[in-house]
Amino acid sequence: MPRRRQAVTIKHVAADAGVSLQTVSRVINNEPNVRDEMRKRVQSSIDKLGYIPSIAAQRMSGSRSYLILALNDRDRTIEAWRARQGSDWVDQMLLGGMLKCAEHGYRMVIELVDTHNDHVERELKAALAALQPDGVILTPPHSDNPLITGLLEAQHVPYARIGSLGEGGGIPLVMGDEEAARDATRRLVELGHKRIGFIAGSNEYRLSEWRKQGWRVGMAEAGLPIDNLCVRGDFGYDSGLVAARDLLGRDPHPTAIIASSDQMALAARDVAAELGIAVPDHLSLVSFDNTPVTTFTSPPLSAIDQPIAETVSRAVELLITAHRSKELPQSPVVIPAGFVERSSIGPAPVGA
Amino acid sequence: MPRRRQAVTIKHVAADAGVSLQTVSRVINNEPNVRDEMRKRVQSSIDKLGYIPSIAAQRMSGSRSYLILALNDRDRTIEAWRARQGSDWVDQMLLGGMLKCAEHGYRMVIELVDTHNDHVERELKAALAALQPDGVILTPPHSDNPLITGLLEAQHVPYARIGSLGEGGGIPLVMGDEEAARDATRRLVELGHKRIGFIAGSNEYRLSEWRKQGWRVGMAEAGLPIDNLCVRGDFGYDSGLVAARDLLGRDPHPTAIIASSDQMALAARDVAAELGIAVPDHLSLVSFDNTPVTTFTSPPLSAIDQPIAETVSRAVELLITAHRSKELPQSPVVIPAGFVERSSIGPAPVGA
DNA sequence: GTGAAAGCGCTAACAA
DNA sequence: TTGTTAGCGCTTTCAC
Repeated sequence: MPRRRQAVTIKHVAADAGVSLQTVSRVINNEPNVRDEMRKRVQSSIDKLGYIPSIAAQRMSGSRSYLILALNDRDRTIEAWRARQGSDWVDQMLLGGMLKCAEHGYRMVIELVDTHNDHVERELKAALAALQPDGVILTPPHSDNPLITGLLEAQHVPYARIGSLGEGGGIPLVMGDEEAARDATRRLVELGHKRIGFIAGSNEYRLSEWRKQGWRVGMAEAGLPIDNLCVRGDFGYDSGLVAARDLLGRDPHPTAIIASSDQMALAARDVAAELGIAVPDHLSLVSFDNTPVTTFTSPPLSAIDQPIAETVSRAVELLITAHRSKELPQSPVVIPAGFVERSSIGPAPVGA
Repeated sequence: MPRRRQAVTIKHVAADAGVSLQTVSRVINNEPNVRDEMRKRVQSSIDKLGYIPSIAAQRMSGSRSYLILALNDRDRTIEAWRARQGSDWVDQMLLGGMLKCAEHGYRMVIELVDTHNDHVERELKAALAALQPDGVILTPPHSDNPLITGLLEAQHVPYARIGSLGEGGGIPLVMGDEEAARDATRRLVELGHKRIGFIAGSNEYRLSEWRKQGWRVGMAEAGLPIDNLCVRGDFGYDSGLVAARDLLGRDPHPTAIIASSDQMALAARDVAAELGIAVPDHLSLVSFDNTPVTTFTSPPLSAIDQPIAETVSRAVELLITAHRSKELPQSPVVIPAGFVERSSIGPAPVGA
């Protein structure tokens, strides 16, 4: 392997433009104190030579690394990739994050980190030391892991917390889970439903509670009883089966169910089929996440759309601008969720 | 922003172990000429202090960057992310690539590059200059873009070419497209099918031809005529509609169709439904790619499984070891595709 | 087998 | 407004 060196360095540009390294550096970084004429001269040398600064060198000399680190839960992510059930969480993160990074000359690097493990700290420290990212994006359940936020805080690395209220630092961003659940409930009420069941997600995620709360509020607004219409799952298909068997095994069973994930909604659909309950004629079904699978099932699922791409995009933006202005949002940035109505919901069955 | 410095550097380790920087460097990089005892002493200092080398510094001083760059087609990738049709190509790349990278202390960075555009070269040069990756993974259709391979060749950056035969350099890896298409054809023949239609993919991808060739061979082996049973699409759903209308509009229509992508197979299913042709009773359907959607449609699609994760994993491995041994595979590395049989295929209708 | 010195490409701090 | 100097953390080269 021949020692690979930078083809065009700041020196070449400086020589070509007949200025000092510093002036070139100022131009690259859009810093003040450069005459316009000078700036143009340098820029034209840059363009002519096709000069691109080495981010390694930039990082070395103590400035930015132009790297944003996105932290995801290792087990869950790998499991999702292996299972191939069409969850496109990572894709949507990339869509929002990479493109926004690219706009600013940054890159996004994904890192998988264990949640439960003792070596979260070691792993994260290693990633920070190796990469020295300018910002870190935390996704649930990392967003509320004090080991992680504490470390980031201690190392003074700016970080965004998706799905967190942000107590104790960082930029909190939430996706309007409660409002979305409430609106979905309202919509079902509008369709005449009175017994609306809810399948909650894992307690490990705070958004599970928010979603449930939205349903609760929606029901209360309509003056409908909640009774024991809420059953807890863990977002996975199997837990959805158990929850749906519980809800649909009752007499009378709920005429509508909101599931906190698409997989649990699918499970509910399958249980309904098992029991001869037609969707949407006898049971309306709404799910959370709106992963691709919702459009391919029969019937297609009405789903609350998590605006992942937009949220990550905002997070990246805030992280990058955090370098200049220090004005960071203290109260959570709310990216509202959408609702995609498909044929899995309909009017409540008459007489129910 | 306080100037963020490395917490623990090679100096700290050297001081702690009472050796020179050089010796520590040798230990980190597993180089020879260090006594075992010395190595242990240094290693224990490293562990004690939790030292992790900065990849920026490593790159600066002319060694590796510990970065592998994965190049994907910009338009197609963004389009796929936006459409949310469950293609998990990127996820599978990450699954194979990231994990293998992690094993070796590398990271994978995804970069989107235009294919058709004039500035492929500028974009790629910029990415190489900024990141200085130790290796590049090319995916179709970049794998056979001479502008790209030429540039990589000129810059002496090791690169892998997925879905390419590798004329002109780089490490070629293919996913057994021809064999897979042939085997699928054989399976359909086995089920009694005689008129097996084929929907080809875009000519821009070489694997389109390989897939078609496999079908051709399979048909020839069985002594079946090909006639005009092959129609070309572009992998997308809409092109599948056109192709399927053509094939299924004939009298007699094919009793089986192999589509070169899941989306085109879905289109064929929809056209069949439109025409009242039952799947699999009157039409057997096989697709390529085996993206998640295949399991959620009704009926679930039999599909040839592209071993993307495994292929990218192999590519990363070859790229990383390319640094030590210079023995790179010249003839294409073949990762065989799988075949997942689901209920979209069945015996040929009697009398057909 | 080990260490000392030079330098990678860039920016911070300071000087002019 | 511009230039000079001194590193950043590491590996290379070469001396011992």
